[in-house]
Amino acid sequence: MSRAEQREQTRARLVDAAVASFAELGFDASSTRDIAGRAGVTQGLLTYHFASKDELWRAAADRIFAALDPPPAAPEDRGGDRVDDEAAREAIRGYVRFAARHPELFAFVLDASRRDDDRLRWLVDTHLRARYDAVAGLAARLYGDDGASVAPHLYYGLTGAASLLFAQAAECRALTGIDPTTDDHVERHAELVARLLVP
Amino acid sequence: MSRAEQREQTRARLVDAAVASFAELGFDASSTRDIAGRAGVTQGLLTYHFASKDELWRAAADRIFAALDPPPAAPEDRGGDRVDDEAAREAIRGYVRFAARHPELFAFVLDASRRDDDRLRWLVDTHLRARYDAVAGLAARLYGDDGASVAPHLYYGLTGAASLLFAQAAECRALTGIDPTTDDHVERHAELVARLLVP
DNA sequence: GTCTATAATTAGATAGAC
DNA sequence: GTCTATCTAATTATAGAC
Repeated sequence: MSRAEQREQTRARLVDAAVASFAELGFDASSTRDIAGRAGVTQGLLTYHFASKDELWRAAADRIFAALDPPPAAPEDRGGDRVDDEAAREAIRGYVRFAARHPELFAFVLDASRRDDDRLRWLVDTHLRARYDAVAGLAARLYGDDGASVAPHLYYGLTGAASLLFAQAAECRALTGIDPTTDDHVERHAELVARLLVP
Repeated sequence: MSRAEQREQTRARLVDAAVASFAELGFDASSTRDIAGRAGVTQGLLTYHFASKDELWRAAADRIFAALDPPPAAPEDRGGDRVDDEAAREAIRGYVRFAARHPELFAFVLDASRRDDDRLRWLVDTHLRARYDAVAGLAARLYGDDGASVAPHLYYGLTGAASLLFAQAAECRALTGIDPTTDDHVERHAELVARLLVP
C-alpha cells in the first residue's frame, strides 16, 4: 500500500471512530486517546493527522452530513398548489426511518447545540442552514402564507417528535421495556408521527 | 445564623449551582470546582457536603424533580369514557409552556440518557417511571385498547415535539433568527403541538 | 463549617526517534 | 506515517489546619 493510501485509510478510520465517540459520549467526554485507540493507532498519530480536537470534530461533522446528501426526498409537487397528503406522510415516514437508522446525526447536533459557541455556529453555517431552508420551503407549500412563521416550530416539532425516541433508546428500554430500534417500533413511530403532522 | 442554618444554605446554593451546570454543560463537562465557584464556596467544601460528584448529581436531580410535584394537571375526565378534546389540548399547551420555562429538566434528562449506566437507571427508577406511567394512563384513555402499544411513541413524540425547540434555543436563534423563548413563540409552539396531537 | 494544600489521574498538545 | 516520551493544565478526591 502506498503512503497516500495508508494516509487516507488511517484518516478514515480516525474519523469513523470520532463520529461514534462524539455521538455517543459528546465532545467533552470524548478523549482523543480513546478515539485513537478505537481506530487502532496512537494519540500521537491522531494529532499528526488532525492538529486539534476541534479539527477532528469538524471532519466528523463533514462525514456525518456527507451521508445525508442528497437530502431525503421532499414530496413531489403534483401540478397543483397543494402537496398530496399521502405523499407528505410518506416523506415524513421516510424521515422517521432515517432518524431511527442514523441516531448519530441527531446526537451529534444535539451535543453541539448545548453551548452557544464557535462550533455551533460553524455547524449551523456549514451543514444545518441548507437543510432547514428546505424544510421551511416545504412548510410554505403546506401552510401557504403562514409558512414562514410556523417553519421554526414545525422544524423543531417534527425533528423532536421523530428523533427523540431513538436518541433516548437506552432510557426507553429502561422505562418502557420495549426496544425502539426494532423494525416494528420504527414503523409504529413513523406512522404515528406522519398521522400527527398530516391527519 | 446557626450552624444548621448555615449548612442548609450552603447545600442549597451548591445544589442550585449544580442544577444549572449539569443542565447547561452536562455531567462530564461540569467540574466540581466551577460549581463550587458559582455557589461562592471552595471545592473542598463541596466535597464536605457531597462526598462525590455522583452524589451531588443525585441531589441536583431531586431538586429538579421536586419542582414538578404535583405533576402537570391531567385533563379532567368529565363523566364520559372519552376525554374532552379542548381540555386535552389545554393540558398539552400547559406541558409546552412548562417545557419552555424549565428547559433544565429536559436538558438534564437528555444528558443522563446518553449513556446506559447506573445514573440513567437511578433516574428512571427514582423520578421518570412514575411520570411515564401517568402519560401511559392518559394514552389509554385517549386511544382505548391501543393505549398500551402507542404509549411509548406518544410519550417520546410529545416530549420531543414540545421540548426540543427550547433545548436547542441557541441553535434556533442562529438558524432561524427567532428567539423561541419569547412569550409569543412559546404560545405559537404550544398551539402547534396541541393541534398536532388533538386535531 | 470552611479553607488551603496536595495527591493521583487524565486531558490535549508537542518533540523527536525511526 | 507512525510511535514513544513528555509537557502543561485541569480534573476528583483526600488530609489537615483553623
